[in-house]
Amino acid sequence: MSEDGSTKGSVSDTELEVLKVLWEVREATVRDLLERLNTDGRDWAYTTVQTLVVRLCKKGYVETRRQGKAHVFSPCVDQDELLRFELNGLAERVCGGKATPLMMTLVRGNAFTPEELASFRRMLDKLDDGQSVG
Amino acid sequence: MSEDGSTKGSVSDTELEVLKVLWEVREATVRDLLERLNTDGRDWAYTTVQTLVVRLCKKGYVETRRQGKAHVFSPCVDQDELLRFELNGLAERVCGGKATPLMMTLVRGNAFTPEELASFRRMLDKLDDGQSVG
DNA sequence: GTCATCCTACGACAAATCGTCGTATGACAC
DNA sequence: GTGTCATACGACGATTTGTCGTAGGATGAC
Repeated sequence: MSEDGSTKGSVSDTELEVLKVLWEVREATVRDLLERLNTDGRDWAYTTVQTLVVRLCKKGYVETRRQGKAHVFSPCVDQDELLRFELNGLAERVCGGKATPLMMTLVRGNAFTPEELASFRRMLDKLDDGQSVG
Repeated sequence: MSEDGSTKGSVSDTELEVLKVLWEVREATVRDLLERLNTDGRDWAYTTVQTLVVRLCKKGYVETRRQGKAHVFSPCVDQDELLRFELNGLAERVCGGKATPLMMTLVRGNAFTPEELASFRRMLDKLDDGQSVG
């Protein structure tokens, strides 16, 4: 059901914590992740982190390569792609696949700064006469 | 954690089916819902629907009043509010609460029609000089 | 050579959620 | 006084989530 053979199920809260660290550091071993994560009171066991990152692999959000004896993990989905998945899922579930209601709700429901509004407008301009937005 | 004392957890797929019917018909008994839902091959038991709508009540998306012997259920959250919840949750989970990345991803990742783009622009205009968008 | 160390592979397990009913019970209708 | 209908309550297997434990292989220190 996914272009790379993995399942691409949803990301749980703890899995997301791990993924966020991977977005920061680009790649890491289990031990790297453990050290990055075990701050501010958290005290996960090594195997907890291992389980989480392996689950992320199986779900298709992280890939791994061997480096000598150890595994090095790196995200194969960035924040933007994750957002795209989630937003598409939300549109699918709630709005029959239409993304417009999400836009409306977002703009209506959030107090964006004038700068943000301006940048949205610029993006709309680019979409009007360029089609691709970098 | 919710303004009306209910838990406001997440809505499951089947619960959402029920909620959608309630959005359509504004209010309904369990039997009404059952009849509306048991089409296109589905064949839920009465108590299945009952369970789902009661769960929606406990989660705070539906309210109920007695009408004689029976209960009449009606949504107390419309599609827009549900979207707001979900979008806020997504922003919270993934983007540290910022909604801007969601906007960017939505605009970038969807092929909106010129009409839709125009309506987004109108909304931005209203936000600029009105603050409240009806 | 063997002992501690580090990593992996695999599985476990309780709690929560989800999808789907069954049953017991009470009221009303004829 | 027997059905019909609605409710309240609970159950139950499957799946997901959060959190490890253990067994076992490689590796370097001594």
